[in-house]
Parts: sequence; structure tokens; C-alpha cells
Amino acid sequence: MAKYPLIKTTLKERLLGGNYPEGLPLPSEPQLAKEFDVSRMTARRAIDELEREGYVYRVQGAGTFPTGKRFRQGVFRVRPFREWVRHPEQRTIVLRAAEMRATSEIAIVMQVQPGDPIVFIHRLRSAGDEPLLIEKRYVNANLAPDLLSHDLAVESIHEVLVGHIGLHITRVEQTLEAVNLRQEEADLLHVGAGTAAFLLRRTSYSGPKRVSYVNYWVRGDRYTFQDSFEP
Amino acid sequence: MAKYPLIKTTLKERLLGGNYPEGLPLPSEPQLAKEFDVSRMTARRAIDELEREGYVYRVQGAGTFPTGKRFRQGVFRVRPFREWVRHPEQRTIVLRAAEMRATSEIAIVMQVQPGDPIVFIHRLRSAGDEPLLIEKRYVNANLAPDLLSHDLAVESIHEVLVGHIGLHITRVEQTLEAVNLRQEEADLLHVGAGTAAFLLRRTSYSGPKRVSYVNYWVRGDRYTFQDSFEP
DNA sequence: GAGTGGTCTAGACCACTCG
DNA sequence: GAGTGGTCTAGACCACTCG
Repeated sequence: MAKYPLIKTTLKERLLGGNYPEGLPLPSEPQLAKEFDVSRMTARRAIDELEREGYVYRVQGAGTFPTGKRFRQGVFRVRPFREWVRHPEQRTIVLRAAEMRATSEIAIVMQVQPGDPIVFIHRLRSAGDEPLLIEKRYVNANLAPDLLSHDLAVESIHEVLVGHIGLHITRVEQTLEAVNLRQEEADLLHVGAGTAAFLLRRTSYSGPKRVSYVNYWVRGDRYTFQDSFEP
Repeated sequence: MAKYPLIKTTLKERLLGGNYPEGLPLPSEPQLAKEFDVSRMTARRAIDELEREGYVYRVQGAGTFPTGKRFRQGVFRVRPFREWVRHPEQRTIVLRAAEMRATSEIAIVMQVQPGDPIVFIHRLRSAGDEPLLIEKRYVNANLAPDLLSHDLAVESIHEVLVGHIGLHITRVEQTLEAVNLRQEEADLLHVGAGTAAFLLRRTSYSGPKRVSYVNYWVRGDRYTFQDSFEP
């Protein structure tokens, strides 16, 4: 059992219990190390996490101070495909990859003019024989020339856009919904129509311009978001 | 000038430049320490930050791996009910609130003995006339005496547990799933059976003890998680 | 069994704050 | 000048992964 979590929770209890008044520093790192009978580095490790979680802040030369009480809530991190799919045989099938003209609907989400060139990419990602995720992506073809000349069966198109084409993604917006799969997506994922799925929509910006808009359908019976936090 | 920021930016450039292929581990910590002529702890410090920023993830015993850039750093915050429902008329209906004995299943999730006292709370939360969320909660009655004497139509039972009963919640674990609603929940939410919903499960701890286990069913057609970040 | 990351030690020197 | 946090070293033992 590691030592720093105990130090961390002990300090947190003291902080929440008001044992360390605002404006005054906590005991110094050497003092805490002595109190908990650990090296200073181990005491620091506990304080590092408290600082990152916002409980304290540090001033070099002055000390470590309690942060005012905060409301804390959990977050769900979207894990990369490779990380959550532990299966050794991860497959990516490109169902379609083609340049097209923006329809009026696509023009709105991509903020281009109808008829502007768009690269459409439709892929299916599996672990072994089990399909898990559908991706439908629209990329502004003017910003990503030659995208179709790259290998789109690679892990991440984002990587191609950033690493090979050299686009600078400055901002990402995303939403997460729970939806019933339509027949088309359900068939691809080998589940019944209407099965619950996560729908993750993501828009990537380069400055003010929209580079990419993508919808991911993830099987609800295979993916779970997990999180733990200390309030 | 510190050494670890240089190591960090060097590794970041390599990762973005595709020098470390996905699926393969980066050089090990001792190797990196040797390459940059620092101690292993200093190399670790650089990797710590890359991990926290989502560039790599680590598997004890196996190595440090590049994260696919596709999902980097995205997190979804769970907003409190009163925050995401902007409707002025938020209602909470207590469908049932009673002390019961733990069944064998409840005993497992609450980590108590079968037959131990449990407070069961079943609530429906609405905005105006539209039901949005179902809550089924189990609370360890030994840890929360008098819970039933409080007003359970208040905003948050967590508030009652912490504010009035004085419980100290030290840790929360939660998962998020996409599920099809069963008939029972669908009827309460005024949607058809099988409609997609978010199922948020949350376990609250006070030290090693489980205080509360709650399932929230949230209508998938009404709730969306949102997030934006800068990669 | 060899290699990996996780944790920890007992020091050290530094830049900075404060009275 | 005394005390603080920031960084770093050169080790050590551990739990875990993998072939």
C-alpha cells in the first residue's frame, strides 16, 4: 500500500474540516514529511495531487496555502479506441472514402458554401470479429488536400490531418448523446435496430475554420465510461 | 532552467511527428533517462505531465504508449440536475421511500450483510410536466440514521447526507452507460419501451464504507453531454 | 526470468519570500 | 539569514506484463 494516498486524504480531511485556516500556510513540506515519517518527495507527491485537484496552491519561498472551498464534480474522459479495446486484433475497415460536394445540411455543420468540396469518410472499427464503432466524418477538402491519398485504415484520421497534412487544430467541441441505432448502423454493428448506443459528435477547428465534423456511434452494450473522484 | 520541460517538449514533438507508432511502447523510463542524461525520476516527471495531458498512457509492467490523438483530453462533465434543467418548474416526486432489508444483490453492491437495513428511495424528477430522470437509490441505513425523517423532495439527497446528517463522502465512483429503457422506466418517463437512455451509476464512499448506491436513468432524447477543449 | 512502470529514500543545490 | 517550495540524484524494492 502506497503512503502518499494516506497523506493526501489526511490533509484533505484537515482542509475540509477547517484545520488549516485560509490565508495561513500549511505545515511546510519538511514538517509534513517528518509528521508522516516519509521523505519529503513523498509528502510532495501528496501535495502535488491536492494542488492539481485545487485544494491548495503553492508559492515558492512562502508556503502552501488552502484554496477556498470548491464545488467539485466528476468528469468522464473519452478513452482512445486503442486504450479501451484491449483486444489484440483491432481492425479498421474503410467503407467509403470519397470527395463530394457539400449538401445544404453539410454546408451548415461545416460552415462552407453548398457545393464546396468535402471529403467524406465512413469507417467501421472492430475488435477481432466484433464491430464496435462506426465513424462518419466530413472534412473540409480545401483545408486538407490529398487526404484521400493517405492510408485511411490507420488508427486516427486526426493524426493524418495533424501529422502529415500539418493542420493545426486549435479547438474541439464535442457532445455525447444516447440514441437508438437506426437499421443502417445497427446492421453494421451486428445488433438489432433500436439498440442503445452512444453518439459522439465532434467538431474540430483550425482557428475560426471548421476542419472536421465526425459522428461516432459506439455500441452501448460494449462501451462504458468510468470515473472516480473525491469530492 | 529545469530539465524536465525540455524532455517533455522533445517527447511531445516526437509523438506529434509520429516517431512513436501507436500500439508500440515508447522507450522505457530507464532508457529515456539515459538518453537525456537525467535520473529516472526526472524522466518520469516529464512523462507524468504528458500522461496528464493525455499524450500517453501507462501500463504497469508493459510500458508507456502513445494515445491516439483522436480522443485526446476530452472529458464530459456531469452537470447537476438543477443546472442542466433550466426549466423554472423543476419537480421531484418521491415514488417510494422506505427502510428495507438488504437482498443478496443489494448486499453485494452496498457491501453489507443480507438483511442489513437499507433505505430505498425512488424518485422521479421533471421539468414542468415532462419527466426527465429516474433515481433509484440505496443508502446504508446504519450510516444515515433519520434519513427518512428529512424532506426527500429536496434537490439533492447528497446534500441531506452531507449537510444535515454530517456524513463525510471521501470518494465517488461512477459509470455511464447507454441502455434501452425497460417498460417500467419507460412508462415513468413517458416514452416507449426500448428508448435509449443514459444510465449513470454512482457509488459514494465514506472511507472504506459504501454510503450510497444510485442509478439514474436519464432520457437520451433530452440530455446531452457537452465539452470543448483545446488540444 | 527479464523488463516495465509505481513508489520511496536520504540526501543535495537552487530561487524565492519574508521579516 | 532562515525558511520555503522547485528540482534533481542514484540508488532501492515492489507489482505487474510478457513471452
